[in-house]
Amino acid sequence: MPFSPRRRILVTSALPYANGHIHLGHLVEYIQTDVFVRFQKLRGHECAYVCADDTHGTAIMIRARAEGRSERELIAEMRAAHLADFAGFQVAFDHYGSTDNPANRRLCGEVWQALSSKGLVVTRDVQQLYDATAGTFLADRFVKGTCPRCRAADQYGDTCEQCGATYAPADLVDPVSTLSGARPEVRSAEHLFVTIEALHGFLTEWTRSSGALDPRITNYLAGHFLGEALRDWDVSRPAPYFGFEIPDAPGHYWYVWFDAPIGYLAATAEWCEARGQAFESWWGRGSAGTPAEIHHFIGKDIVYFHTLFWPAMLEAAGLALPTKVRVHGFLTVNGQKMSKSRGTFVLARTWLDHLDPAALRYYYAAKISGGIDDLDLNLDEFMAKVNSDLVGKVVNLASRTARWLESTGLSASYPDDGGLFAQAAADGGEIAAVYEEGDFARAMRAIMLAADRANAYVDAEQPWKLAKQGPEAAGRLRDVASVALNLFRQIAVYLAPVLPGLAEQAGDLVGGPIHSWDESQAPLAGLPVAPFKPLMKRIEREQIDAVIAASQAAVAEKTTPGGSSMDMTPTTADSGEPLAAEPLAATCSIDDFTKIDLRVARIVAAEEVPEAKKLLKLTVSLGGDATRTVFAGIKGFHEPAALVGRLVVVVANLAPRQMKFGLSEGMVVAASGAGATGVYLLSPDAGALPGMRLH
RNA sequence: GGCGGCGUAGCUCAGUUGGUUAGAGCACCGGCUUCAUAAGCCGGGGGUCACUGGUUCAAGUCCAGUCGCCGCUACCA
Repeated sequence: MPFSPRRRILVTSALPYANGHIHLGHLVEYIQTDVFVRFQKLRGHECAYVCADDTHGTAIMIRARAEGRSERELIAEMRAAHLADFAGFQVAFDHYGSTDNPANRRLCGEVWQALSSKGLVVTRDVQQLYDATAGTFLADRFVKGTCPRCRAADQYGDTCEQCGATYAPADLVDPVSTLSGARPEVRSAEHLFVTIEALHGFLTEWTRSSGALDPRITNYLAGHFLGEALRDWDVSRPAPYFGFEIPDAPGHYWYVWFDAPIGYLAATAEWCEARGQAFESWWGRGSAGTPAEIHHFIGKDIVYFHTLFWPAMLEAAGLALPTKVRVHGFLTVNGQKMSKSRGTFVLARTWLDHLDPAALRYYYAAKISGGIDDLDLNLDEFMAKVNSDLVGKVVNLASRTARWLESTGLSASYPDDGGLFAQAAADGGEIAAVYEEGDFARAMRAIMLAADRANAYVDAEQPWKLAKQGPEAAGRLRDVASVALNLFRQIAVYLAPVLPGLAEQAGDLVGGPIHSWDESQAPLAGLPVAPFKPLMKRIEREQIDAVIAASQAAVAEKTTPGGSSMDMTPTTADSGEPLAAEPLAATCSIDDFTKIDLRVARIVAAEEVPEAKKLLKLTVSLGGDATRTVFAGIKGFHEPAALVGRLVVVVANLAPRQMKFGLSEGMVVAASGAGATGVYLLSPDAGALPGMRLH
């Protein structure tokens, strides 16, 4: 047995934001991180998996305000939900903290101090619009107004989409806050910046030769950021802001992306404190003892935070740098982006209500190869693969042989198996190597190969015939079943990082709890065998359908105001999410309202605009000969053919607008937003006629 | 349109630094088996590796272009 030194490995997943529930997309990351951690522990290394809720920022503040409660109440509730979801999927953190904890405040201060003392913090005035009604500064995207150059209406605060002009939000003519509808005023606000350019040389070197990054990531960074001077990073926000106030800059708060990664440090610190360990032994540099490895698992959307800002902060603070930043892609379901309207936006909780979390863990493991490509959850394949691999091959191995050993136990010495156990034991090195690389897909393939060989062995030995031959074949029967059960347990060891539940059940069946990878290297003999209990159930089509249906229902519940009149059950309270996502506009007078002429119209023609991704070209009739051409952003949600003949509501006196594909002479009213991807057209009650005005 | 990614059997994917008749699982077809959660075993059909051109003794693998798809973004008035 080769000597393998005991490594010290700190592992993180990205901090989930306390503004929403965990869904199947999040789980791609947490499950793969958990598999990696369980693998390292099984190998006998000291490994800690730390994570935390990311709790600060404007979005949390606005949402809490809309729900009429404190931010801390909101994040406490979300934390409990997150923890329950993770536990359900057997994602086992060694410590789960919060960026709102004292440890994080302290460490933010320390990192800040280091940046300041190195002269990396500068103060600059930023001209920003302020919404006095909402009592907050407005980010560019929260301001709209008229372009100062071409007078186009309703442009965002940074650039004009009509003429391409760029300007400051304060330059807009008639600016409006999208939060309250109030007219914002220009205020000069002081912001604090980190002059990250001072670390440009370090970052170029680190991204290239530290070994922490995939070459593709290195190239991406070199091409997009490191090829020119790095811009100062704006790390403060003026009050009001839900976060930590900066100690030496009253009225200024650390921007959420400053304190979030420090949450990794804080969670480690809390974990260390609870175990009497030294924080410095993990994040310090050059301390005594085995140096720690630091592995960050992240999605491809937050690469530059983890590969530029974060190492820069660590470098400035004199802390250890990441050993590996492991980047993964996004989840698609049935080949497409998760969709609420298609029912493929599945919350962790919804899955747990209908399906075995272990099945998803296995499926993800079988598809994760350590690359940054997106991962597709094909539900048909999911069902076939889990049933075939886990139920048909692995579990079946125990299911078809354990019963013959209930009374006798395993053979007293391990019988001749033609070298099967030894072969699978030898494969253990390769399987471990690919686990280490994060190529779980390859590991699963190798393990299934062992399961195939084991089943072929059972088939060749035909123990069911031996069972019928009476006492003289009993010894042979016992041997064959002992081999099969040992091969099963060996596979359970290899799968233990992915399927901790199965490993536990395998231990219950024979041999006791599995603690070490080394248990795959030597067969068991002479031990009792417990009565066989079903280890895993087949996945039925109905369960999948139920998950989709429940996911669609969850969306309907959130986006249908007041529920429908056909709903006999007392409605559970509607979620405040849609409203929070788009707060009410400013009060308008009845005169203002009557300026808008809303009419019932009939769609008389609807056609695709092949080059447009979101637009359909509609011809609507207001009755008689009055028709209008309207481009509506509903492509993908409505089939053109199905729209023809249908009554809708249009804004009939809207100024015509020249769009890329033609002139649009009105607007079809539809509901959308709140993070939902659907677009819901409004229909009048039966009897309404085209041309009728809405009063 | 801009940026990024991808195009290998019906489906999901492997194919290591370019090197013998391109692989797996599922699905499908045929046979065997009946211990097992309609599970298992053996065999089979099926691919001009998107297309075109180039580099090379040799390309799925490198380069260029074309087409198609996906994601972010813009066109949601």
